[in-house]
Amino acid sequence: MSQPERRDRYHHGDLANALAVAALDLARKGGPEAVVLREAARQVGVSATAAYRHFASHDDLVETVRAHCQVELVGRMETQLAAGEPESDPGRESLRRLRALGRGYIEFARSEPGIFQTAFCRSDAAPDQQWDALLTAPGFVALIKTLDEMRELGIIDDAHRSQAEFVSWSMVHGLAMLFLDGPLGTLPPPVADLIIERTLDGAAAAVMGRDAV
Amino acid sequence: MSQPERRDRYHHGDLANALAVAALDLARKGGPEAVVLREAARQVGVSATAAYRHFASHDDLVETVRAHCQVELVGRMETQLAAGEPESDPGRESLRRLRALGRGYIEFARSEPGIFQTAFCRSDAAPDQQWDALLTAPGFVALIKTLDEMRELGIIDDAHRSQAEFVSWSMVHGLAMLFLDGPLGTLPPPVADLIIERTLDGAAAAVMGRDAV
DNA sequence: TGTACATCAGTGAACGCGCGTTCACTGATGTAC
DNA sequence: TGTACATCAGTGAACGCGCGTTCACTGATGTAC
Repeated sequence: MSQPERRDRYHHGDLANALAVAALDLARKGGPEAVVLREAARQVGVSATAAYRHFASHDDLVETVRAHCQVELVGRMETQLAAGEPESDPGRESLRRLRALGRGYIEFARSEPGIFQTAFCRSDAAPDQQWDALLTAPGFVALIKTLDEMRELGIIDDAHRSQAEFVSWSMVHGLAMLFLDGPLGTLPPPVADLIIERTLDGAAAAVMGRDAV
Repeated sequence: MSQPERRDRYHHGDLANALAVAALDLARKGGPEAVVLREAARQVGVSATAAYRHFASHDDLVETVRAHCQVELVGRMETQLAAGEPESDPGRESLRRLRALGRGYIEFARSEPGIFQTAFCRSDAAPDQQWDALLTAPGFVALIKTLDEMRELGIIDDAHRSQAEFVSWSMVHGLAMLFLDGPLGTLPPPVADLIIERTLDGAAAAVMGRDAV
């Protein structure tokens, strides 16, 4: 029994993936600095050298992990998007989606700080390509689409639409960072929740140039 | 001549300060991870051991550097505050100051990325005390004061005043982070400047619940 | 004013650590004939 | 269907690196009498 579990199989069969999963788990527990090639190999039960059959370098492994982290983040945004009850009014619905995306973003940062930080850590990869996957990911596409819809509905005008994806993104990103590395980390949950709601209000107001409602 | 420059002085006289300055310079050039005790000692021309006469540990040195970084950041905010022409209308003046503080914050992050990142890097210090100095620093006091003024002037109401310092701070902080570690780092300057202005607009709108003007 | 001595503020060598990476290797697998 | 052999996917030992930190030490300074 349990042949696939036995470690006597010399050829692992799926080592690249197993190492990526282990490394992702390290990121989850300790952020980008915890992604240590030797430790990932250790957890899989394989020599550190074996990793070099599947990853060119430590940087290569980190880059793989980062991609996974970005996917996880976007997944949470989509989950929040799908979780709420759609509004019948198109304007209210687009606003609901804007908030849901932001809420998912912040919620993810707070519940998975290690993954979130790894998704945005510095790297030596070509900066041009480093973010392509993220910016074309469903979560961010949904943000852009929502803003475009708001523009079409006349909720926001051309001037406010300009760069609105970065303005709104900055806002939730900053709050996430202040929770993780900044002075907001020690706030009691009710206050934190209030700040989150106020920030989502503010992001909507920033994009629209006026309060929602 | 040049007796104070000669290295034959066995007792340095101001080694604690010299090490702090060297370490701050390391942070300036390479961020928090570049703050290496041995390197700071090297730059001062002293053995690594000597540092332990003045700092309990590497962490202690980093904490000192962080405090300096926070002071530099706040200094830039105040500079921006003083740089602009005051408006005669109190409402417009408070808005001008809100924008100036934000502009100083973002400008500092972009011109001194290493210092900015060190000001907000993780540390093992007691989280309660870690941010006290920052939150009571003139720059942040100015932010709170400005928001209070806007409240008194009736530009913002009680509901919007609540947590407004964190809402507005998050916004500029997030933009700063996306410039440094995120996908905004490679943007051409004109686009970056536009995003900055739109973000300052947005922060004001978020706080006020409506566009300025 | 001189001198004895405690204390201060440095020195250089060394330790242990864990990392990324390389090396020569070997057992397992797949393919040609 | 068997066999020879190339290739694949691992192994374990070792290297060099730079770090924070400790150790026993020593030269310089300041103070009491």
